[in-house]
Amino acid sequence: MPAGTPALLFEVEYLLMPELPEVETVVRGLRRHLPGRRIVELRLGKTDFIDDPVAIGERVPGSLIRAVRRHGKFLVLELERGGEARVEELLVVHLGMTGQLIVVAADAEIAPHTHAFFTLDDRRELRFRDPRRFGRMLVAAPAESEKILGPLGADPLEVSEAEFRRLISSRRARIKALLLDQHVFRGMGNIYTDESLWKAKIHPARLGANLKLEEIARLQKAMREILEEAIRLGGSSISDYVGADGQPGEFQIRHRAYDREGKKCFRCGTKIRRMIVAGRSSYFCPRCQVAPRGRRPRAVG
DNA sequence: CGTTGAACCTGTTTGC
DNA sequence: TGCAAACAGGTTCAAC
Repeated sequence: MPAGTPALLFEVEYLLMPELPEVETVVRGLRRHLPGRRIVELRLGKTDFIDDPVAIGERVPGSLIRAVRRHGKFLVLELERGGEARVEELLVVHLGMTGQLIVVAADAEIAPHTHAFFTLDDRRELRFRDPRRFGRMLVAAPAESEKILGPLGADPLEVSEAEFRRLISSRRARIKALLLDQHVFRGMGNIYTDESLWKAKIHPARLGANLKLEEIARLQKAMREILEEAIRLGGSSISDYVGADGQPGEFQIRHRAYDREGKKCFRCGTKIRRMIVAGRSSYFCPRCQVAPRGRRPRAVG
């Protein structure tokens, strides 16, 4: 914000790396500002992250925002337009790796890589910013949105013990790959997967079907506790960003494994190692999280 | 089924 | 200092 600009009463910004707790944090923030507002205008910059830019341009302006919710890592804005012939639409947004949704005064300075501007009826704007443009945006009728939201797996915060066990013990893929697979559980990402596996003392390369019942139970509990704690702390943010309303997330100060290569395990003091599992950097304690037989951890870096 | 690597795109950090 | 390589919280696809 340029010097001299008066503080904006309702400004809210989020710069969070989007896994489930971060998306939940964004959703909760947007919920304080968007429901009841009407989108009066939509302007687009680059559109290669939008499924059908023309459809968005035609169907979103004039809509009333009824609700904001989360489905895995997707944000869903429930829209309604038309008077007599009421039409329900969903604006579905995925933040990808670097996406942000911010609500600012309509005349606020425009940050680089801001690609969508939803002008609201209260002189503010919902803006979508995404430097890497790995995000995704589309408008769809509720039934139509099932194509995208339907195949998603179980919510890790709500799944039953029996279902959780079945989803894991029926698979011979590595547990890390299973947790990252959005068709198995929706919302887990690289950070919280590593944190959960560390907490449950399970090596990321173990196969789902080889986990003992006790380990599976430990994992479910660890995932729930990690995710809930992260939500409580507003997610993990890795930047010095400070918002005008809403604090930056603080969970990263509690990371126990993620990005701690070479640092001491908080439980046993052994140095945290990094290896590639399921194509992703994976941090674990080689002592607490015993590698499966026949697979020596391959050091990286 | 499951794994790997590449691709999408830009910015930041690391290493020589 | 400077430049290039490595790396990044995600997802999808082809090839094996």
